[in-house]
Amino acid sequence: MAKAERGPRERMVFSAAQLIRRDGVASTGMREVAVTAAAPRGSLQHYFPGGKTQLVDEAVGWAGRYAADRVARFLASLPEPTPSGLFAAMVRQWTDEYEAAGFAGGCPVAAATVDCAESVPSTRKAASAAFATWTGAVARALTGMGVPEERTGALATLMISSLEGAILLARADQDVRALTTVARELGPVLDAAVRKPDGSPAGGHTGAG
Amino acid sequence: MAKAERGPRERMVFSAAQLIRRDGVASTGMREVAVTAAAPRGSLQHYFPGGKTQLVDEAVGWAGRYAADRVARFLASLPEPTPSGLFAAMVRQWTDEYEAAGFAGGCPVAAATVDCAESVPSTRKAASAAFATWTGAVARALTGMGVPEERTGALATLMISSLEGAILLARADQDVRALTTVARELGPVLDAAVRKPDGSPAGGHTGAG
DNA sequence: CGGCTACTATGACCGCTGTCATAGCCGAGG
DNA sequence: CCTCGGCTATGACAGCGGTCATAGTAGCCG
Repeated sequence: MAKAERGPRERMVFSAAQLIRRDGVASTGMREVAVTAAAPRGSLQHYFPGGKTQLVDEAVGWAGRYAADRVARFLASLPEPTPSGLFAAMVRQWTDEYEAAGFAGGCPVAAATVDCAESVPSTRKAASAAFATWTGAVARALTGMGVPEERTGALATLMISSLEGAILLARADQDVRALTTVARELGPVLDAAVRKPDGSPAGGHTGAG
Repeated sequence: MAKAERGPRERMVFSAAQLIRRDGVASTGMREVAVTAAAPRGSLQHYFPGGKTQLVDEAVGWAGRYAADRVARFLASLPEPTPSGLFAAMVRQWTDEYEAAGFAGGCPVAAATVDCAESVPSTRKAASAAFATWTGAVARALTGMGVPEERTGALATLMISSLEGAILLARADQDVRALTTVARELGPVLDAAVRKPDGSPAGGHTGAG
């Protein structure tokens, strides 16, 4: 989890995301965020006059951008990009973390959704935007791999849904099996959507009605 | 959400599950549970001497059994059971609720996982058990539809992961699109795993290493 | 009637939360 | 020197959380 360590403000947003990932939004205290970020408590109300809501919203937005960046990075690192390869890389990020550092954290956007979707409208919107950012990045990546445009959105949604759900299962079970399972099962399905050079129909419906 | 309304104890567990579904574990107060269940506050410490943890754990367990029961019920209600039909029914339960009553609630087991996986070991185990109960019911249903035994577990995991993730997306977006998308995309994949009467290989790997 | 058990009913306690208010530091600018 | 603004630093406050302690009720048994 390399970070630039720039200003105290960024550190606080980052720390908030980390704590939310672990304990959920409600159980994450402002004081705790300040301590974790090695930032003075007084800076909280200085940088986030909107209070906890603003801090959480920014943490969620940060997480969305971070996830989208990772997708771009995966794409660049894959020698021969395929949908299954991208999905495997996304999943591997989680299995690697869980095997190296334990099952302490989940997805902060998921946590914000669970804790705030009904009670804090702005956070719900922030979560929706974060998911959209992430899904958009995945969909663009799929387009670049030859997946027909009318399929990229649906497949990106499928990938992220499966990943998010598998993260939940893995964390509950303290076992990465759910993650490896969805990667293995979905891989061939995703690759089947790639438009073949011979112009074959590219398995799956192309936009059912 | 028909319920038997039996004893006050059951009502409290049920109400706890409902509130956790909506606001998460941390934001759900014991007093609130008692009020919602129309139960006396004093009964909380009488029936749940283990405190909030015990109540939450039981609510999670209840949710797991409820989900498994639903799977069995779906199975009985489908004239010609297919994996895609089962998955569509599971998804439809959520789209129906969201369209009828709004996006107020998610899955209580997911909420418990997000809020307590790291901080409350017993709740994490309860969530794991609930997912296992649910996954087991789905896997058994798939077996009854002719899916090879060595595939049912993985497919059940895939179904539940996708469903849970899609619930998150739907709630964040306040739009059932994610749910309908995963149902549409996964349907054919699931049906392809059914062992055909002619003994064809039943698409997909049969148990990779 | 007394005694016992199951359950109900309140009130108090302590800890923690987010937020507000106030005051202090400190470099820049005049 | 003083002033000002960005930032820091604490302290206090009101509210709510779960939990404990205690007392009350209802019903059954003898």
